[in-house]
Amino acid sequence: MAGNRVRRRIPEATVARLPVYLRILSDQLDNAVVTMSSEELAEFAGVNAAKVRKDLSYLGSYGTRGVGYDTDFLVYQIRRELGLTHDWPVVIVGAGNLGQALAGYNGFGDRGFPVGGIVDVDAAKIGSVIGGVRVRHLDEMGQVVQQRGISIGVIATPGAAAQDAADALVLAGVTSILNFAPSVISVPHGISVGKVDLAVELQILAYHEQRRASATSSAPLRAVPGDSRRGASA
Amino acid sequence: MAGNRVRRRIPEATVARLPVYLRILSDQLDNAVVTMSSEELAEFAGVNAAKVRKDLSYLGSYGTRGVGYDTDFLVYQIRRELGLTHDWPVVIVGAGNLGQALAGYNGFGDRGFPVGGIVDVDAAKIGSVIGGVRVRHLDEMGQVVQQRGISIGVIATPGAAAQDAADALVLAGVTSILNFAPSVISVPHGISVGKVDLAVELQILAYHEQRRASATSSAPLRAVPGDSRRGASA
DNA sequence: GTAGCTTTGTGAAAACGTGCACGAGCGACC
DNA sequence: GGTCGCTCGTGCACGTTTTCACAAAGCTAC
Repeated sequence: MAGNRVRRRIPEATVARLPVYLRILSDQLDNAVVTMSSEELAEFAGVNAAKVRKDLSYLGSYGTRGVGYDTDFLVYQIRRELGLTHDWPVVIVGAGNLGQALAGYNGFGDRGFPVGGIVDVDAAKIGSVIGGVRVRHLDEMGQVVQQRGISIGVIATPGAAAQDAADALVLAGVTSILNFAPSVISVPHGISVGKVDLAVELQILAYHEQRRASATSSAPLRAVPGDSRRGASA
Repeated sequence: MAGNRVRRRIPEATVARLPVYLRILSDQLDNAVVTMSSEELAEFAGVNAAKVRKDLSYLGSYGTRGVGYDTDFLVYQIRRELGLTHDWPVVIVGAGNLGQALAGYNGFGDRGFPVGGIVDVDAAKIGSVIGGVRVRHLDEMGQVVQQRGISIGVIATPGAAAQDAADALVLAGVTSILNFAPSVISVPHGISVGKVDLAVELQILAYHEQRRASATSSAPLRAVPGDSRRGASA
């Protein structure tokens, strides 16, 4: 009815898959592939074709029946929907082992998330330069965030310091946080939080291993959410 | 009816949360907390109390009504169910930036997943020692895996090499894979795969940021799945 | 042993996500 | 311009996950 002023709300599960489609489409675009069907895309992404179509339908009706999706156009549409039409500089909290690796990892800047700042509380680390960015004190974060218009923060501190880091990020004005520390952080309503926890991932795998080991007869286990199975070596 | 010979199958969503409860309980145990109610646990984990109870009920009836759960005992039960009663050595494929960070990251070994081997194909890296482990050639992986009884592999290669790494891992006898490379890998049926993709996580956050920005009036957005989702995924 | 308080464990309902199946629309070819 | 083959978009049914709500059960105090 009324206008479509209100943007379609996209299910979280779909949002989590769009980046995967995006990467596949981008790769194929580099190989001069002009159109892709939902079937092909599904094959590469390791999911069901109907799911691909349903996911893409949230963006609008951008496919052509009998043909497929225009690779270039779809890349554009997904990027637009995900808000990847411009860079999102990030600030990294914690210049330890992990923070350094993240800052030096090109996959960050390459994909539109340049490191706009790194902060720590350790005087020994402040002033050093990692991946071209100088490490500054946590207290200066507000300034860094303001200056560079940063709205995404990455927590790469030890678990015990994660909540403090989160509080500091929120105070500085950051509204999205990616937490690599092994602890659950709590933030005010309206702040988005993503979590990456190595130990959790490994423990999930351990469960599957253990299960496999105890059920000697059958070996029915399967992958973790959103992953592929399918044929052997490609 | 019949015997309960068949182990309760635990929902994947629950398996993903058990490690979180485990960490909270372990922390509280260190603080000499003897019992915890589902309400408290839920508070720390950032989830609903009923969900905590249902999750824990898959392990058995280990709570005491009117009191809560015995912290120590519950830690033991979760560890047992997840298969964390012994160490699970892992082999890391790729000794680049990320591989080095992972190998040097204590959170691995501390939590029962010691680095049992690191392999790469780059002659310049082979022989170097990272976190006390010598880097060996990819071709020697079968040997490494056999010798140390490794069943979990971690892929820390560039995206283009991820499928080869996965194939090599499977060939070597690894049955669970944690993939940090930014690409979808396909493996034979029966192999478990977990995925951690920085770019995907950031892009999900970008979506939320973008959404927040375009809907100036309301700011209803919230966190990502429990991963995650979880939330992730994560 | 009974009353009162607390918290578990779980059935049932609601919400969410997935996969099938099929109508609708497009291009190609004659 | 009609037919054929292909692929999208989506209604529907199914399975999984979350949430609610409440009886059952334990603890304390008297």
